[in-house]
Amino acid sequence: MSGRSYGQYCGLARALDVVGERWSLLIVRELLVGPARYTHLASALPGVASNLLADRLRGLVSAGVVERRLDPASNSVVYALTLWGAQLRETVDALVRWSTPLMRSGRGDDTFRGPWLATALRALLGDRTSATPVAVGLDTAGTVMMVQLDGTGARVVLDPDPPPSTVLRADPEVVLALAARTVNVDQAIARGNLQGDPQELAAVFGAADSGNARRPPLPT
Amino acid sequence: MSGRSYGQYCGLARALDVVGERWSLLIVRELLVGPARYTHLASALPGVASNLLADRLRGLVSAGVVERRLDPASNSVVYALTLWGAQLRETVDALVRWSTPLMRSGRGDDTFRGPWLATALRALLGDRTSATPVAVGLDTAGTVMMVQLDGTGARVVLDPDPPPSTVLRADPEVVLALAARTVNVDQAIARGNLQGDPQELAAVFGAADSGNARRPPLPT
DNA sequence: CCGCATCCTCATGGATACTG
DNA sequence: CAGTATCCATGAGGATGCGG
Repeated sequence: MSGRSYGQYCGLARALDVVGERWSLLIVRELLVGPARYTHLASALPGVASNLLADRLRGLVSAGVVERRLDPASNSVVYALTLWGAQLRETVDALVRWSTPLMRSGRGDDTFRGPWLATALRALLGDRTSATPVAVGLDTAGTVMMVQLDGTGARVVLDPDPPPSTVLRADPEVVLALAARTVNVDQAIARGNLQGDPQELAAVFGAADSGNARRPPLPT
Repeated sequence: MSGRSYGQYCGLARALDVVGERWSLLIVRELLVGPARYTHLASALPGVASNLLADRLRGLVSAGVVERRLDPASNSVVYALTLWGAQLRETVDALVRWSTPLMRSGRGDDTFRGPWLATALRALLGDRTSATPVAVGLDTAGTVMMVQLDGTGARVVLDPDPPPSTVLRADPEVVLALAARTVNVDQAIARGNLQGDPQELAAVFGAADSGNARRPPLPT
């Protein structure tokens, strides 16, 4: 809203008038994990300027995407998605699924945070997230990060000593590639890119042959 | 890519690095209808500056979203979506569905073009577009605009004298509202907002059982 | 005509500093 | 903690030009 409108009576254009500006959808992504404070958003979105974050939040609030709440207990400001704003999960998931070819090149110098991977896994695995929690252990920068997937969502917990039998260790790239079905699970195990109980691997990523006809094919 | 990167190893951020800049997704929307020339895009996107359109097209081409073809017959440049770019339909559709609350306020001073409505109808109706072509007549500015929906897509034709039995006449807002299931079809007929064969109305907006569940193939 | 490139103005974004 | 204020760099928008 603070930016220029496209001035088109078209759903896409009007949607982009609201969430099309820089940082807006990334703010939504953070709030899709749960309500968050201003400072948490600022640190979760490296590189965002404080005035821009304030601007975008104001715009999203006035558009009805985000709610600004006052937590009386802690006497602090908390931002949360409205019901309508939470429906942007469809859009975010679609973009995440579309982005898989861009993720195969690896991290490079980009920053990485656990919740982003949780968001990606949720978008990519979809209904294959089993009802019983499954933990995916990611060894990033020496810290084992566990992504717990269950029917309601995914969250990241740090566990210095997780039970080995319930943890699969892999680089984020490998997990994303697996989720996108670009790498065969058996091949990944054979190459040592993925370690864990084969049965659990199958539980998370599914049998090599089943259940992914819904997913679009990958481009070149 | 011409803009600044978010520098995050996150699917959403990388996707927005490619298609998150201003006008990019609107260009994709136009190309989702079919391949188009530079001048057609310029006129279909009112308000875009020529250098910006060229910039965005260059970026989309180098990112692998759009192909720049040379039509030897007409000796002209034609832009078309790649296979990967065409998969942005999921994202566009998600945003269009999300935008329905923004469309209820009506056109206002915004410009309106028929293909935008076709895109919206396709996103909103989804599998309910029947296999046999159905025409929706839109009375805009005195001209009856027919949106033909079939299994492969939707296109707009101008017909000064369409056969009344196959045409439903309604304002764009009403059609969108109907598609979003915010208005009862019977109520709309009773109020005179929608005219046409009740059986055809039911075929377009009604039962969800008769359509083809197959997702349309990708555009050329 | 078509497919852009250049020029210029001004709104927007980014980084830092600062405040109630 | 939750933002403003400020300054500068960058990108958007509009007009025009130009070669094919």
